[in-house]
Amino acid sequence: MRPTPSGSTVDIGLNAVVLAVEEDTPRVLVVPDGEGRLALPSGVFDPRVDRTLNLGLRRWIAEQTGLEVGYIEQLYTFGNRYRDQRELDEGVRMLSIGYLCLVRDAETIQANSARWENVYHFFPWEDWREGEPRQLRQRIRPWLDRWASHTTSTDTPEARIMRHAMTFGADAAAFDHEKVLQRLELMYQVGLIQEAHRDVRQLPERFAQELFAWDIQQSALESAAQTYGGMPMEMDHRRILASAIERMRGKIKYRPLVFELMPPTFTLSQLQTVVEALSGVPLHKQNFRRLIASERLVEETGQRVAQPRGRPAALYRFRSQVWVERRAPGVGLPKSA
Amino acid sequence: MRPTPSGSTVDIGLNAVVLAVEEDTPRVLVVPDGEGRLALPSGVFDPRVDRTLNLGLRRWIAEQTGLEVGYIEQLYTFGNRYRDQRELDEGVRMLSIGYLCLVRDAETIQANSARWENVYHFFPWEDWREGEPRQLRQRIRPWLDRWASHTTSTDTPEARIMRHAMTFGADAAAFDHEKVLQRLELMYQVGLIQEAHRDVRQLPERFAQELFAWDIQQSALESAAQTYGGMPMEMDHRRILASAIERMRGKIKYRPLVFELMPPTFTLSQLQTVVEALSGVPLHKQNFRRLIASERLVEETGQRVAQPRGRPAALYRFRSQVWVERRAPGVGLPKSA
DNA sequence: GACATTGTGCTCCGAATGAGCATAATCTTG
DNA sequence: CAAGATTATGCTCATTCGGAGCACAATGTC
Repeated sequence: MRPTPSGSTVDIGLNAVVLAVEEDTPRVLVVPDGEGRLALPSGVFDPRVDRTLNLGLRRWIAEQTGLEVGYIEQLYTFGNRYRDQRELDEGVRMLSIGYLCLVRDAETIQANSARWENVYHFFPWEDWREGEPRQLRQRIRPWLDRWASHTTSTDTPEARIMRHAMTFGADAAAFDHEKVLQRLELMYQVGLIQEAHRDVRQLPERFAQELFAWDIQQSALESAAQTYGGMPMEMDHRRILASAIERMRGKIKYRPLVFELMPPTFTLSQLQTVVEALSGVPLHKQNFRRLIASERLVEETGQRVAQPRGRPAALYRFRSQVWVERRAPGVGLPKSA
Repeated sequence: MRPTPSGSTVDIGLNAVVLAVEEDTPRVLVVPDGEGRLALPSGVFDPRVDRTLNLGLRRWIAEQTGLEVGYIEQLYTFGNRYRDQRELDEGVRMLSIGYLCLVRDAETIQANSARWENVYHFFPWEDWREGEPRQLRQRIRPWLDRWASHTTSTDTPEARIMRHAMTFGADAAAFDHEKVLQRLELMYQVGLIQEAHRDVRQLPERFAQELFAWDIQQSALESAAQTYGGMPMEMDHRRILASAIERMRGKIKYRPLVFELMPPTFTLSQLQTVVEALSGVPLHKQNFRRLIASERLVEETGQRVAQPRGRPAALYRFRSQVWVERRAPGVGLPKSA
C-alpha cells in the first residue's frame, strides 16, 4: 500500500434512503432545506465521533429526523465529480455512500421538518401498477426517440436506440422493472430531469458537452424536465434513491425484506399491497397467496380483522424461523415483472 | 449538509479483485509483499490525480500488475476499524472500497511479481464441485459445533446454532452457496481463519473480547486455522475477495457476466466448466446446454474444435444482442446451487 | 472392430407458474 | 330481509420449467 496522499481532500458523505410503505404508497424520508429543495438525511462521516459507518449514519438520521431506524443496508459509493457546489468552491472531493433503511411506520412523527414523500413523485415512470404510465408513453418516450435520432461525435443513433431499449424497453413488454438507476441516468444524460440542467450551469465547458449532447433548444428540454421529469433532489440524492428502489425491487424476490416494513401482524392483502407498491407491478391475488403459503414465510395468528367492506381477513405474522430453514426465501414476483 | 470535519482523517483504499478462470480453476490476482503475505492490488484514492474512483482503481492495477482490466463493478465499502496497522500507528482511518474486475486470460503475464492464485485456496470450504468438501465436514463443522455449544454474555447457544445453520447450513442440503461473505465472517469470529488471530493481537483489550469469545485454548484454534482455514490475506482483503465471489455467484444467474471471462469463441463445455468453477457446484450437462440454447445467449460460429478425446465440439460466440432483447439473461443455476 | 470418451438430441416426469372459476363471509342498500 | 357489492379464500386447469436420464454421434485408442 502506497503512502497516503498528505492531508486527504476526501470527505465521506453518508446518505440514508429511509423507506416506509403506508397503505399502497411507498414513501421516503426527505429533509427540505428551507427553500423547497429536497435532500436525503445525510451528513459527513467523522471517524473521531463515530466508530463505524453505520453508527455515523444512524446519528445523522436521528439528528435530522428524530427517527431510530432498524434495518440498514449499504447500497453503493458514488464518486462523481462536479455535482456538489462546495466541491467547486473549495476543491473538496466528496464521496457519497448510499444506504437503504427500512422502517415500519410511516406515521412516525419526525423532528426538524423532515417529512415523508411518495417515492413515485421522484420517478413517475416507475409505477406500472395501473399499466404503463401515460406520461411515459405519451411524453417521455417521444423525447427519448428524438434524442436517439441525433448523431453526435461520441454516439451513433444505433447506440442510442440500443440504450433506450436496454433501459426503458423497446416496447412496454420489455420494460425491466429493476433497472431503476439505469433509467434515471439515461434521463439525466438526455436532459429530462432537472438535476441535469442545474449541473450543466456549473460545469466546466468541456464536461457540459457530455450532457444532453444534441441540438435541441435547452429551454424546451428544461420545461419538459420540469413537467414530466419528477421531483428533483439535492446533489445526486435522486440517484441514491434510485439505487435504493432498484435494490429493493431486486432483493424482495429472494429475501424476506418486505417484513421489515410490515407491522407485527398483517393480512395477506396488506402484504401484497406493500409488495406491489415497491415493485411497481400488479400481482395476481390468488397466486400471491399460494406462493406465500408454499414458501411458509408466514403463519396464522388465528385472529381475523374486520374490514370496512367484504369478508374479514386472517391475520398473519412473519415466521422468523425461515431464516434458518430456507435458502432464498422471498415473496417472488412474476417473470414479467 | 453539515460543515466538513476540518482536516479529514479518512483515506479511501481502492481494492481490486481481478478474476479469471483457467480451465476449471478460478483464479484471483494477488500481490505478494515480499514476506509471503498476499494482498489484492490496491492503493489510496487521490482525487487530485484521478478524476473518478474507477480511473484510480485502473491506475493502481496497472502499476502493480501491468494489467489493463475490462469489466469493473463496485462491490462494497468496508469501514471497520482495527484492521490496518497504519491506522493504529498514525490514527488514520481507512475505508476500503472493493471492486470486482473480470479478465479473459489468466495466462497474461504481470509485472511486479503479481501472480494468479486459485480462489479456493482462500476458501477451501466453498468448492462443492466434488460434493461437500471433506475438510468442511470432518474438521470445520465440528469446530463450529463446539463454538456453538458455548454460552457467553452476548450469545446464547441457540443464537450460535442458528448462526451456524444460516451460514453453513444445518446439513449439506441447506448450504447456500451464495453466502460466501457470511461464512467467512463467521469463520473470523469463531477464530478459524488466521486473520482473526493476527488482529486480536493488535486490538485494544475491550475489542479483542468480541473475537472468538469462548474458552478454548487459542493455540489449538490457531493451529486449526492454519490447517483448515485457507490462505490468509493482508488486512481485510479476504473479506473483499469473499464479497467478489458472492457477487459473482449471485449475478451469474441473471446477467451474462460469464462471457467477460470467456475467449471470443468457446465450446459449451468450456462455458459450463467456467460456470461450475465460479459457482462451486456441478451442473447437469444436457440441461445446461438446453438452458443456454433456450436463452439464446450464444450463436454457433459454424466451426468445430478437435479434442484430445471424444467427439469434436461446436464453437459458439456470445450474442451481444441479448443485452437489448432479454430482460434478465443469465446462465441459470439449479435451485439447489 | 471393440472400447473409451466427449458431444448432442430427445423424452419423461414432477414441480412451479399463470390464469381464471367458484364459493365464503362480511357490509350496504332497497 | 333479500339482493347486490366487495373482499377473502379454495380449487382447477393448462402451460412452462427444471431435474434426471436414455440414446446416439463423432472422435481417438487399443
